[in-house]
Amino acid sequence: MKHNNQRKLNTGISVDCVIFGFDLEELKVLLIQRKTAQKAPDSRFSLPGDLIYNDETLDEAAIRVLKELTGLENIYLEQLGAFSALDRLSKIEDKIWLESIREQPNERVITIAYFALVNLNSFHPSPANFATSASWRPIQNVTSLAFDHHEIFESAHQQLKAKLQTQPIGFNLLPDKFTLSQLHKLYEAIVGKELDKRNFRRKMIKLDIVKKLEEKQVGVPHKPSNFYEFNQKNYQKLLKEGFDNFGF
Amino acid sequence: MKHNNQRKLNTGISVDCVIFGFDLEELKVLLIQRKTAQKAPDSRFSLPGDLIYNDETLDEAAIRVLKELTGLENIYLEQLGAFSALDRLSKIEDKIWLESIREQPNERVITIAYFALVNLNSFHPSPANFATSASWRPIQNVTSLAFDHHEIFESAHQQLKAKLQTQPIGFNLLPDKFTLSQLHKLYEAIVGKELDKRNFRRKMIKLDIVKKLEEKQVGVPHKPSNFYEFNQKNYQKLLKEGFDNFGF
DNA sequence: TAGCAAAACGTCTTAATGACACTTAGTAAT
DNA sequence: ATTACTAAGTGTCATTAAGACGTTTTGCTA
Repeated sequence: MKHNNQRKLNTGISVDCVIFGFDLEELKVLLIQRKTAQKAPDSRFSLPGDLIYNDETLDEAAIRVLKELTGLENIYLEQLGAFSALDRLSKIEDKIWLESIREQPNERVITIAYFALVNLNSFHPSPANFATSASWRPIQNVTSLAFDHHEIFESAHQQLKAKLQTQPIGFNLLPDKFTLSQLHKLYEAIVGKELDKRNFRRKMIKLDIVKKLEEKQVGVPHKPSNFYEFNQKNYQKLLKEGFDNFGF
Repeated sequence: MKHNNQRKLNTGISVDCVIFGFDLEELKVLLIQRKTAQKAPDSRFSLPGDLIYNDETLDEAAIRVLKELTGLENIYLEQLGAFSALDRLSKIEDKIWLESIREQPNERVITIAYFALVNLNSFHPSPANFATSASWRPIQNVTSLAFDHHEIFESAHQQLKAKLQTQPIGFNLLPDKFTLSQLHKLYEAIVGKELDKRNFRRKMIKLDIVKKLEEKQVGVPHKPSNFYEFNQKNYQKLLKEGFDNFGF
């Protein structure tokens, strides 16, 4: 990553981002891969993150990390919380790696985790940073990660699940035009269980946060699905009112 | 506060606690008062907090602050999030005060906020630290606070409201034995609106998180209220199942 | 033109919510 | 002792939401 030399790093505080994406089939996370090969099967993957600068807020730092890595801006981003275990950087494999990238590899760093939701289809990896070192991994395949990143990832996944029950944030993972089947599949992927198709549709339509478009799928070898778009206006209204009953 | 000289402070990270209490009438917050008198009507109040040590986690730091201030342990405590605005310590009145308590008053500090729920009745202020400098303030009276503490307070209040909708955390604010009227009053105080008495009772009883005791109020000039206790076991079960429908 | 595959659609039963008013148990005052 | 006062405690009905379940439709393909 390109660091501006004028700016002063805060060597005790970092941000890490759990970036979720949905490819209309599976829920995925964006992980970066260490340059040096490691023996442990999955520990070479980690969440994208960076130390913060002293002239930026945590939100700004997270936005910067996201931009540098994916080239995306204006994506859904929310603070998850701070992680401060004393041994969070002290796994032996991690230390070796840290020594190659940090000036003070033994300094204590607490990290503030963020979770982000991106629409995988509107996503064009920025070749320089991304293609070589980062990749989308199905969430089922995420077992162990570097540092305390697995704990952070699990915490993010849980929060995503919980939040979906009360707020329609799932739309951030879909393209502007989508079918109800895709939305359905997304919800099933996140909550991790089957949801009745008809009841799901009824609920979404009653909540009035989707608008039916005069456009259908073409070229599919079955009855084409209607496209819908997200109803921003009603969503905002629901956000304010708190919509208690959004559960399944 | 007594600082052990052996330990090394992390001068860039602090914790601040929003401690809620309920005196069976009103919802209150524990605020500390600066030693030096200030002209601004309320800005002399701030949230209890402290820089962290490098050999403690954030949770441990928050527990320490709480213990030092209130003498209480084992109270409900949850991380709220990190606050990192660049100007969060730069109000002029705050700077003067900071200079009197910090070695590097101009260093950037990000703070991790916690919110805590305590039962005001089982609360015995530790005379040394508490009585002189801290006091319970009704939440309506909390207008401006030092630093960015008002923002933190509001965020905590909002989270308390939101969380109450989906988890019965309110019990942490009540004594072991309480009446349904007290519980009712507490909920009204937190969500800030009237709740129908009968519907409220029905819901609590159906959720099966309260257990009726064979004990009544005595000495009240009206029909005495029955005491209840919190049903830990069912609460844990509900926590796991996620209990979608806890709204009003 | 027959077959295929996923989309679209409705009903019924059960459970939860919200609105609403009177009776009861104890204290305090006369 | 009777009366008055105060907050506690209780039930029903109408409306709305949830959960379970199978058949028809549309467009493509062979």
